[in-house]
Amino acid sequence: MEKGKLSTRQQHMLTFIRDFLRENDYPPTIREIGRACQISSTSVVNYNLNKLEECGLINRNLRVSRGIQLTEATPRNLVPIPLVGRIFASEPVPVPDAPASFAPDEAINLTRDLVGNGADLFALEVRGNSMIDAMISDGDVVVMKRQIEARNGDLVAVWLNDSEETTLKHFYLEDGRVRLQPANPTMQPIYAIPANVRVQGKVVLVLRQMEAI
Amino acid sequence: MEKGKLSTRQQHMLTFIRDFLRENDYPPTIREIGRACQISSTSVVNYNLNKLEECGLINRNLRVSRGIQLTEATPRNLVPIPLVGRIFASEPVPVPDAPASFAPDEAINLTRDLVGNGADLFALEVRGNSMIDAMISDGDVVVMKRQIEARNGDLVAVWLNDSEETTLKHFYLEDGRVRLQPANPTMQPIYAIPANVRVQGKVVLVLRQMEAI
DNA sequence: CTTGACAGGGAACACTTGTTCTGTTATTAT
DNA sequence: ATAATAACAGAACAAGTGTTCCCTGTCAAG
Repeated sequence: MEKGKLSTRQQHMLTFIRDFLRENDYPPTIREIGRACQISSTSVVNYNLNKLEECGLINRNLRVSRGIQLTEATPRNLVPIPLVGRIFASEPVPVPDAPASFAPDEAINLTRDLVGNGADLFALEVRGNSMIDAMISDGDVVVMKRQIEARNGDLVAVWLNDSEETTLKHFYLEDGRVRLQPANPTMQPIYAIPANVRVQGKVVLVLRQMEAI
Repeated sequence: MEKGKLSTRQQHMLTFIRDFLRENDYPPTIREIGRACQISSTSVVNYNLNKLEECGLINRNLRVSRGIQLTEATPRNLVPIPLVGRIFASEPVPVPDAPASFAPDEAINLTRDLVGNGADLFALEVRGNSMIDAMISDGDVVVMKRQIEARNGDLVAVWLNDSEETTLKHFYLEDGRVRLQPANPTMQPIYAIPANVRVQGKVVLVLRQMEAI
C-alpha cells in the first residue's frame, strides 16, 4: 500500500490516536479507537491499524495492550539542552565542563531536527545589547556547541585576550590572521592575530522569544 | 506522605517508568514494573503506585491498563506549527485563513513552554535582508500569531499601503499616529497614519538556525 | 505485651484487551 | 456472470491486566 492512500477512516483513526496520545500520554486501546471512529468491530480496527503500520505511520507491539507508537514526532526527538548561564560582552563564556549532567529545572527542550543529537550543546541567555552587530539582542537565547576550533564561516563566540571581551562573530582565518565578521552585513569586520582569539564555541541556533503570547 | 520521602523502591519504580516511557512511548503495566523492580507481588506495585500518586508524582487512571501518567514535564508538550510560506518585504504576509489544517510535512515542532498552546500560530521563513533593522536576517523563521490589532510595544508584521511593503516593527499608537520602531535601537522609527498600516500578525518567536551542526 | 500503622507477599477474581475465526458486502477484474 | 479482493461486522477465545482479599513480618507507641 502506498503512503498517500489513506481512507478517511484511517485518517480519522490516526488523528484520534494523535489526540488521545496528547490528552492521556498513553495510546488508546483497539476498542477505544473503535468507539471514537464509529467502528463496531475490533477486528476492523485491527485491520486498519495493520494498514497504518504498512504505510509506516505507526509501529505496533503485538500482543501488548495499547502497543501503538506513532512514528512521527515522538518525544524521543526532544533534546534537553542545559541553560548554563548568561553571556556578557565583558566576561568569558561560561562553558560547561561536565558533559551535560541532567538539570531539568534549567533546560530548554528542542526537537532533534533543529539541533541534532544535542551532544556538547549548551544554551546561554544573552545579556545586554553588545551582540547587536551579530543580530542578537538582549534576552535572546543562543544554543552553542562546545568546541575550541572553528571553521571558516562559523558563527562563534570568541574571547579576545587584549580587549578582554566576549563577542559573537563569523570566523575567518585568512593568510595568518583572523577576520571576525559581524553577522550584520552593514557593519565592519575586525581583525586579530590568532593568539589573541580564543574560540569558546560555535553558535548552532538563536532563539528569541517575545514576552507575552 | 511528604514529597521528599521516597523509598528506594519507589524511586526505582519512578525511574523505571520514566525510562520505559522514553523507550516505548507508552507506560508500563503493573507486572512490568514489578518485574523490573524485583517486586513479586502486583499488590505491592499497586501499593507503591498509590504512594507515588499521593506525592503528586504520577497520575493514575484507575481500571485502565497502563493508566499511568508522569506529572513532571513530559516531552509530550510538542506543538506543531505550520510553516505556511515565506515572507518578503515586497509582498503581504501569507496569513493562513484555515485554522491550522494539518500539514505534517511542513511544520515546525516547538515545546509548549516556548509557544503556549499554539492557537492561531503559524511560521514564516524570512527571505532577504530587508528585516535586518528588526534584527531578523535571511533564513530566519518567525513564528507569528494571527491578529489584526496590536498593543503598544508588540513586534508586529505590518503591510504599508502606500509603500506597498511588509515590515516587522514594534508598534506604538500615540496621539493619532502610528510609530513603527525598529528593534535595533540604533535605527530610526518611521511614522504613519493608522489608515496606512495593516497589522498582519504579531511575532511570537524568532528562530535562527545555523546551517551545519 | 498488645496494638496499630506500615511495607510487603501471594493468590484469586473480574474485567480489559489483542487476536482470530467465520461470515457479509461492495468493488473490480476476468 | 463469475471470481477475486478489499473492507467490514460480529462473536468467541486466550492472554493480559488492575483490583481485592487475606496473610506475614517489622517497628514504634501505648
